[in-house]
Amino acid sequence: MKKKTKDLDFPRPLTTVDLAIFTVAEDALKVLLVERPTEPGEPFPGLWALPGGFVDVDHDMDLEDCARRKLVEKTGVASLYLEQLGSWGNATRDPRDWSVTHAYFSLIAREPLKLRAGANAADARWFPIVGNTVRTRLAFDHAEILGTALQRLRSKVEYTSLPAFMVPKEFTLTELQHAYEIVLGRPLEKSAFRTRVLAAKLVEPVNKLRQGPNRPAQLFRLKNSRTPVYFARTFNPRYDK
Amino acid sequence: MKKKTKDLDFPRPLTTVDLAIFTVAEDALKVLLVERPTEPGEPFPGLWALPGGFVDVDHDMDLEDCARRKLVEKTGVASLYLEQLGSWGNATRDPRDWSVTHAYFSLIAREPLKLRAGANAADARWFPIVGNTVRTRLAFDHAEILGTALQRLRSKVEYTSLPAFMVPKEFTLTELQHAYEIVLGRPLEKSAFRTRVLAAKLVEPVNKLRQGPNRPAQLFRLKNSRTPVYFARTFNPRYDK
DNA sequence: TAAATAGTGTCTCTAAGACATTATTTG
DNA sequence: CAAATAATGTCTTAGAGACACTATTTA
Repeated sequence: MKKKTKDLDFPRPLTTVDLAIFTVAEDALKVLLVERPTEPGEPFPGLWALPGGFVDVDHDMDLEDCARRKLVEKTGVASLYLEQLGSWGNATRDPRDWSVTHAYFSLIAREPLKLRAGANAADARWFPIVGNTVRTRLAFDHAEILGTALQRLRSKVEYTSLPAFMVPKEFTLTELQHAYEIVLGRPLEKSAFRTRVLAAKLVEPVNKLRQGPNRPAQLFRLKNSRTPVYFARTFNPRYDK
Repeated sequence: MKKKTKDLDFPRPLTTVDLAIFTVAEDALKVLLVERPTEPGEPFPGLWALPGGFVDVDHDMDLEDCARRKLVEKTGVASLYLEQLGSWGNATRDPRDWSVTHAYFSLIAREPLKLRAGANAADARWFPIVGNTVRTRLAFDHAEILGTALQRLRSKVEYTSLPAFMVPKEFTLTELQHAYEIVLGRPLEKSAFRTRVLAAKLVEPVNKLRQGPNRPAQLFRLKNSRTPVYFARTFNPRYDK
């Protein structure tokens, strides 16, 4: 701990980090939740919550560092996509004290993926998104945070390549389109979709085909797997006069 | 203060709120800065900084509340546009301790506007944006925060009505276009601009004209002065093959 | 050959880009 | 009248929407 001058001697809020980790699997958008511990003194025992925990001032270099650590702890994968969602802080969200959480937003491809509950959670599980939330009551203000995360995800998917982060490393254009449609909840037009994705140079073909009971499909991979692509237009802009 | 259970007894970061307040004036985009106090123990004495300060756990209901309070303290205006920009937290940004700031992003029209320095600042002043920053060294990591704010502003201006919040209550379409051009740093095509703004039902005419040494211009006001409009396309998408 | 999905082509439509033209005021 | 800016019109173009059509595999 560093030296403190006298005037810093006032109450400070609790500081935590929470993660909204999304994936697409079994034709649904899913979010990763963990079960709150039931030890005495723990708030919201037994309820499901976004994975997260306290910032460890002595070990975390910075907030994003802390978020990445928790992401790996929970999923075992280093997500390609992690962005800050926002912070929620007020006097009542945690019954223990004035608290602030820094919510992060992550997209992962659900490939091997062995879920680990980790220190502060009894169990971890994928919950399908229904409407703007999940079919279970969430701890803290996590329903609100999840709602904001979904809003952000859906609005960004309209003009970015975000779904490409929720798909296996090699994928067909139809599979990518399907990921878009699941997140957006509406069908997209095939030929326009392909033209756009190829024109954006978002993907490049690999020398492999996906076999099936029909014509095999060209497999692609992301050209730049780090940063998303921003399109100049949204999909299907409603021409509502 | 609420009761604390024993396991909450670990070091907590300092928690602050900072504001990037922008306006358009004298053909330039400007940001509001305050001068750091020079009392002993204060970090970065005499340097310019984004206005902000510690979260007051006993008086602030929540973070946004705290941001609004500081905004009014500094500018005397309740901005129509305030959004969260993000949070910056690490061990080194404040020499006093591990600290987290919650940065907010605000747009105001520079009408009457009497700047007030307020408690923790010797002086407050508008600085023109040059490139991605201002022509003075900033305290803390505020140069980075300002850079992120500018990035967010410029990218959002491509597909939203944000500049409408930096223009007086009544304005001509040319004035609005001018605000766009100042933020974006490039000229827009007049006829396309007008068609888009009118088609979006963003503005409505008031029964007044702006007089000048030429043909007078129709004055408009925002139709919904609370929420910005999102366009389905960006301005001038670069057709770079 | 039928079934199934991959992939392309055609025609229309919306809105932007470029730029010219008309409109309305003051001096 | 000239000067100046407001406001609109014309023609072209990029890319989406709708939907048909062709291609290539397995059973």
